[in-house]
Amino acid sequence: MKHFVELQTFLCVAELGSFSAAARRLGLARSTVSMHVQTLEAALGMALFNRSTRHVSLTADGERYAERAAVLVSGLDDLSAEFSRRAGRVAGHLHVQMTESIANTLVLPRMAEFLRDYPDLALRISLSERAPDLAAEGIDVALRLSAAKDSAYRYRRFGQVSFVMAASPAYLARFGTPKHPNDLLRHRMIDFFDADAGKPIDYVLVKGREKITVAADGDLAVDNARAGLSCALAGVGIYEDFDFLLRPHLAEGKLLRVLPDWLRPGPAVVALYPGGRQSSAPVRAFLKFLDGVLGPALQNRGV
Amino acid sequence: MKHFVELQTFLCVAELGSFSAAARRLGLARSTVSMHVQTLEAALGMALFNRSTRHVSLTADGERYAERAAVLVSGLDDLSAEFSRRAGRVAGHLHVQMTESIANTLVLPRMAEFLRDYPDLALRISLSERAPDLAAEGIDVALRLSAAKDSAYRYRRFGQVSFVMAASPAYLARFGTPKHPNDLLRHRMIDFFDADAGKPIDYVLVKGREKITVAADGDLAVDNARAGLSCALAGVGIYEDFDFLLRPHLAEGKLLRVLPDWLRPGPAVVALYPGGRQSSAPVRAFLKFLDGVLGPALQNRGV
DNA sequence: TTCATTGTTCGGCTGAGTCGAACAATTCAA
DNA sequence: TTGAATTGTTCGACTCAGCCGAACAATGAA
Repeated sequence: MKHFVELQTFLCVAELGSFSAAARRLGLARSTVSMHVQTLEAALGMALFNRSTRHVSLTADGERYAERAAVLVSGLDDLSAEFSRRAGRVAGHLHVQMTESIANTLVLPRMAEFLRDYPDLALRISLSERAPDLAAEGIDVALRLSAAKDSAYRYRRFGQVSFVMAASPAYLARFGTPKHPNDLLRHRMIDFFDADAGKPIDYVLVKGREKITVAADGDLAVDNARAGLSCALAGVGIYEDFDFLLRPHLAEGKLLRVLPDWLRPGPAVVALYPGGRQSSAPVRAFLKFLDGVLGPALQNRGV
Repeated sequence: MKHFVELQTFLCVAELGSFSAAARRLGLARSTVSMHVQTLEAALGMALFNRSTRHVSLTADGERYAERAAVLVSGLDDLSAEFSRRAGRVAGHLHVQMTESIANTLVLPRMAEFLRDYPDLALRISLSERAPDLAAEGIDVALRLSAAKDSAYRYRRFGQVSFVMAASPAYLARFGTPKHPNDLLRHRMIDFFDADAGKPIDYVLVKGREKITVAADGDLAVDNARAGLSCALAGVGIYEDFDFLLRPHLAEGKLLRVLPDWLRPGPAVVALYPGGRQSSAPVRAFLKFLDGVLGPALQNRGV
């Protein structure tokens, strides 16, 4: 399909029944309009207009050609107009991915607000711990903790989580409340070990410029946050995890915070999204929503 | 619908899944392909591809856009291909116009050959004495006697008709056969008068360089060829008309030619057709057919 | 690691496509 | 009938939209 410009000119002439009028509407010189039509006629190998110097009328061929071409061209016009119009709207499909813990504690509880604001948006939420290949899986936004920086994606940092320690009131009543990190050595710690590393993770506690490392002895260790939490709630010992995970239980009084002045800085909450020049409106809207949700929930927002 | 070239490039990239491959197929530089896609994305205000530097995949938006645009673009391709293909073929519609006398005597008797040669052609034949406005009435070819030259149309001259004189055998047996134009004064002439002029037309007879004019007395005059012919066949008198009109009756012996050495040169048979740069294949075919039909039938072909 | 390939950016260049004037033909108004 | 205005066409000259090609960073294969 060469000669598309010529085709448009032809259709304009056909509609207006005049080369001059078409030239005016299209903002072209009459000579250009004349040339366009001639080029198209030469390409098709048939006359499209009967020109009698003063009056122009479509050939039988030209009439049929114009009729069918007009449908297709206006179809293209409509298509582009439709997509341009929709470009700014928050509608269509949005596929987001995040870890289960983030979803359950930070995002899903307030997701209703987002859905209410954008009723035309079909939302799909994938929960998975592993880092996704956004392009391959068709994911628009992935929310993760401290994602490895990947230049193929753009990312937005919402703030940093912290590790906090807590234990059940019953445990503390029985074994006492630690006043200083060193006291932890005398407590039953619910350690966490990474399935890959195999070795329990030591405790690092920070207070201002002070930084104390307490070795995890591994007497009791879990590789799953839910398991650790259950133990802590059951009064087995002192458990450290992300603040946002423990917060509900702290609020309900089922757990009490231990060493509240000390904390370990955790990873940042980061949203990854495709790195094109322009993000889609749904993506922009979702990132804005996350700002509103995660901003208050996370300490140490930044950069 | 600006950005049609860009759209084509986009569709090619979408189909091949690669900017480089599209560039090769389209014969463009990779940079051009990249630019085209970017331009289109900017125009639509949305990303069409997820580019991960090594792998390219369509956005959800891009997929829908490509799907719908591909239909329309290939529709245009097919349309143009169809018309180009048909351009050379003698098919479609052909609207010809001619006078009744030419039609009945010269053209229609052999029209079957033309229709047999071009079975895909829908032919429409208008019979009318008046000169048509080809463009206004959608007539492709008009066959006329000595048409006034009109620069808006192209015309082809097929040859010249002559006036000949004839009478029935019965008339000649009773009143004798003229040997010289001057003898006509003593005969019953079936004069012809033009409805406009009102006055019977004098007889002009030519034989080599000799030219004799015989006045029409108007004792018996008709303004209609059929009426004149009927009179002649009925033995009323001597009648002059176009050779091709009288020829069948001469051949059957119902009329005998009078003064066979003398004749009056008549008008040329001319085909008018729209003056565009290129005539349609049906028009060309019909003109060629007329050549074959009128060439032998007319004397004094020329110019 | 090296090597080939991908998509992108940028500067320079050129020819495709535009304009405008001149022209012939025609219509409209006077 | 005459003149003015308008139509579609031709042609020459110009210019800038669009292309290329080189350089670059990122990536995957060997």
